[in-house]
Amino acid sequence: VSRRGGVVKEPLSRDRIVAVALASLEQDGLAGMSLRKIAQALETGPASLYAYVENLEELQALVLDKALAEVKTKPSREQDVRARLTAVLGSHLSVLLSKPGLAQLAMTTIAVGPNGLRIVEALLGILEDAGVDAATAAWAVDLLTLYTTAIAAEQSHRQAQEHADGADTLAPVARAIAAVSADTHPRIVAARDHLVSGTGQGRGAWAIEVLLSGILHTPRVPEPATAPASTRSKRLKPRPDGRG
Amino acid sequence: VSRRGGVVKEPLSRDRIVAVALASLEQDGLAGMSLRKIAQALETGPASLYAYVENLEELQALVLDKALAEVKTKPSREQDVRARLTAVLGSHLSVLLSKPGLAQLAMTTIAVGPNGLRIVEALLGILEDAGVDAATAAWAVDLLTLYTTAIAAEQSHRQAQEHADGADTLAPVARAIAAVSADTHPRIVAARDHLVSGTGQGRGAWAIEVLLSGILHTPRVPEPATAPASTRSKRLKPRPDGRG
DNA sequence: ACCTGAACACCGTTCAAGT
DNA sequence: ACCTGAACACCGTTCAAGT
Repeated sequence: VSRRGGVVKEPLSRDRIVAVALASLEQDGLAGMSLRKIAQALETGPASLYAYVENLEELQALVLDKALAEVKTKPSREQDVRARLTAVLGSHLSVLLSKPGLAQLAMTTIAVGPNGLRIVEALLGILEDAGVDAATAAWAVDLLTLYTTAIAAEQSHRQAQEHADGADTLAPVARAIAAVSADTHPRIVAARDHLVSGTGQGRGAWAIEVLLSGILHTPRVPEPATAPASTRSKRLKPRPDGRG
Repeated sequence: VSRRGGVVKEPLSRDRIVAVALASLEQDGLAGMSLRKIAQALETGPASLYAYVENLEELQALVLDKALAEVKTKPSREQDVRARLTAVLGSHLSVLLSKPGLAQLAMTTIAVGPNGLRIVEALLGILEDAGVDAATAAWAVDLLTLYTTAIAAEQSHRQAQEHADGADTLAPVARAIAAVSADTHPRIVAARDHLVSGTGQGRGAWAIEVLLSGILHTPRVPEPATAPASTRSKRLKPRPDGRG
């Protein structure tokens, strides 16, 4: 409200837009979050948002990073390496699972905002403490976060279906598996119950164990000859004398 | 062409629609594949497709499964377990990488068509040969395919960016990492080159090694008490005498 | 610089009407 | 049953015009 008494609209800002977008994501899921709806919630037209945000993709990246602010990356120093990794990854997983749509968003958007970087930095530090070399640690962080995201997305996909269809409808996965013939797919039929069992948290915890065991038991990453040319050229500049 | 000489349109069919949709996915990526464009390519209106396909989601599932037909699931029996797993997963990965858009589609669509089931059946069989128990094998297959898909999606995302922006523009990931300060994120700066190195095939191969090591070194999955109620109620019917 | 209405070029899906 | 034109209810983005 202005000093003259008229109702004054709070000015737009990147922060307000991102906050409203996150709320929209929480309520309507990824597909339900649109620039037009966000603009409407802010009582303006969709074109106004382009003064603060390049496009929808950038807005989505900002929303993801805001949500990742809740991930805890400072586990108590007393725990052993494994427990600390599990703590950070578990926090990541539970944040992604906490809001429907967030996991889907994380799947299609690469998290390179401040909070994404904070998580990567923390994981690299713990792996370093575990004695993993830098190259392996880098790939391992990618593997760990990718999988945490993927399992959250799969789980939230399932929840979304259940929510839409009602409680007693089986998810399409379960339905397909139930319809499989033992003649053609004996092992699927035998493992039927296991294939659809478990919660996101449960499967995530098990997967983290598997990944950690694997990383600690696997040979180092292959030599850096696989680096893309664009990266390598920055590092290995040709020597001026041509003997590079 | 009909017997009277007039040009007769080949009748629509599910197969034709799926084939055109796959071609459209290959050419324009996931975002560029639309029911309207597919209808146009088939010289009809978008409404016509609904006689053969429930909705876009079902069509996408059919397209994914058709593409997965190329995945080879019968590695030579002479190879050891590890080599056989690598062969199947490598084939899966390279098929997903072969067509831009396919990996993205696989990320948002759960593959439960005939080819998806064929792949799961094959992986379960190999893990069984490796001595992995049924419950662990089931979760492991999920982990393996999820990760193969995720790494393909990440890679194809990167390729799409490169294609759109031109060769010398760094991908947003690389740009963000290049801009990071050593004061706040020392480990990211130290691991900088490793974080962006490697090809989809290279990282995929390494990841498969990690996952296999992990699966073979990790304890069995927790007891089936974590199964969702809907599944359990089918298996454990209450006894008629009420003593169940 | 910030904000806007209106337009542009798209979407998936439904439905009444045709054959 | 299959096919269709037209409409409905949406999208993201651009642009000229305002302040």
